[in-house]
Amino acid sequence: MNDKNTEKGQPAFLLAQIGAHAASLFGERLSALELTPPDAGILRLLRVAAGISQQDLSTRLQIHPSRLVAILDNLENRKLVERKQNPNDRRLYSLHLTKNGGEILERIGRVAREHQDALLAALSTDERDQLTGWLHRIADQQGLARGVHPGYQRLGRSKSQRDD
Amino acid sequence: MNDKNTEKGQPAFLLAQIGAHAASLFGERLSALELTPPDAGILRLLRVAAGISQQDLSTRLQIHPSRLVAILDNLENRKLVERKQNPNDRRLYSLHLTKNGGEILERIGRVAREHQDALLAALSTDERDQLTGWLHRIADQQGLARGVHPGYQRLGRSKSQRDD
DNA sequence: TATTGTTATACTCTATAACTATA
DNA sequence: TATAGTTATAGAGTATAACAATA
Repeated sequence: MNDKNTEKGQPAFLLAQIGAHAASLFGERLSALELTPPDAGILRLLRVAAGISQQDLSTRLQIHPSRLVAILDNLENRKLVERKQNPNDRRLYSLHLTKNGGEILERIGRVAREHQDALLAALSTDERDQLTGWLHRIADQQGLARGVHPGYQRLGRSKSQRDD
Repeated sequence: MNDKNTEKGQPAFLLAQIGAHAASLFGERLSALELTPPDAGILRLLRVAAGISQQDLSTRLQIHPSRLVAILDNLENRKLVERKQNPNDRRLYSLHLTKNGGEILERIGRVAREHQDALLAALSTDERDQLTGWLHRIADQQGLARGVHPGYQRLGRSKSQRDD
């Protein structure tokens, strides 16, 4: 057996490698807006799903409810998100984007486009389009939900995977 | 402005999403061998760079030296890796794959191929080849080193990115 | 009795820095 | 004095589980 499988090929490894690289670069760009990737995911979801509860947000983005508290406290303190009372059920909050939240979302969009252009600088426009189509097919076949980044979870390793 | 940028397009986000998904799935498959992704990266590197020191390994895979100690302790206890004394400089270890290490590396290769087939099930062979070529071009243009997964680092977020 | 949001606590993981032995 | 490897410690980040309010 030769080294073909390690020296070339390897699209799965490349996808993981480039994906982690892309997430890291986007995180750096976001930090200029003092935002984290989960912050951006929440703001983006609230634009199209205004009024949802923290519980709902938690399940949609796969972020633990207790973690959401601190994240939303921060976004609310910065007047990007508002917690309104739900008149139908006073246990639930109704989460909304503020005006500032909408504005920063546009800045996030600009940052995302710049990030994307830099990341895909090696490809032509046509190639990017075709790549995008294939990535969508992979994502759909793998059952990945639109707009839900697994990195939002940040789960630790299980005990069986420890090094000691 | 319409929703085009969030509802379609988005290859950068898809790359990050699919990449994290791929890394997660591969990690699950590796756990059946009681290995972590960094373990696999180390074993793979030691096949082509036998005899290197821990310091060298540390810089090549971007794993912190103090973290390497526990990882290598584990691999050595399991007889997958051997620390030999370097006769030229007794401060350095000379790291080598054992026979068992070579065998498990072949099992890792099989696992990686199964993983790759499952991940890219949506694409034809020709499409996979073309995708691979583009990913290589992106990786090269972005300056990513072959076989070095950024996920090996597992850096925490900087203080400026905290949620509190 | 169940559920939402919150808080306190414990746990896991990592880097920092001190330490030893060699050079 | 500098470097390789090791260890101890402290820090950051997370989930778990108990909690109060409401249904």
